[in-house]
Amino acid sequence: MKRYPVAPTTESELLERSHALAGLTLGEIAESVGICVPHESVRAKGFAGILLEQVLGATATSKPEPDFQLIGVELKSLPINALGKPRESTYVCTVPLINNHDIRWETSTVKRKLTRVLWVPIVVETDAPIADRRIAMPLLWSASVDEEAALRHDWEELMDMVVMGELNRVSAHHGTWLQIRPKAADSRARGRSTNTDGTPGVALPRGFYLRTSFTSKILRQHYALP
DNA sequence: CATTGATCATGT
DNA sequence: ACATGATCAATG
Repeated sequence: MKRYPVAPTTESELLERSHALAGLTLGEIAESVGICVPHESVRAKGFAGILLEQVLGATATSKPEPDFQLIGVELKSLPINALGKPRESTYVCTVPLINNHDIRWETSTVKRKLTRVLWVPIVVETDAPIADRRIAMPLLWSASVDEEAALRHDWEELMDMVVMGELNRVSAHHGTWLQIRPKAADSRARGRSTNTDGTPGVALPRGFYLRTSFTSKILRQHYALP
């Protein structure tokens, strides 16, 4: 294992680097770059994703842009069970709660992030040490025409409600593939929002998430899983 | 047991 | 406060 401090300049370079990780455990990868793996899983949320960013040379850390800015590719780690089924939904980006009247799907952060994604599946066994989680075969992916249309439909439906100031009526039940859920330190967190009458207000920050049914479909299509 | 709502860590 | 990286844990 080698660390790549330099951002990949082509997709194939990124794919090559990611393929070199397949079969390795998080412990092995972390050791190769001199990082300690957390022992408590509750304290390890996000650990795998950040480790992969480091090792693969991502540059857009903590920015509302694809991780690999140079080539427009978003990196997503994807926890799966032994059968290849995703265990969790996938966070995409924050939901804009203010100045959102003019936004369109074409220029949305959701679309920019999901245009090109490097999925890195990680086999997560319950009650096994985090260091033992093993990288499966990464997949460089784009939404098909149908998939993008479906995502766009969800996004427009959800954002229509948000723009109308009906955020309080939006729950994780809405959306076929894309959903809106809380994205905050805790349920008391508040950020700026816009009320129904257009006046400034505050609300619990939200994020867009991809349902496991969507990511599961991706893996089934590309890897011929049950 | 799948899903929703809550939560943890870190950088700007 | 807001953005990133996500997973936990209560609930139906």
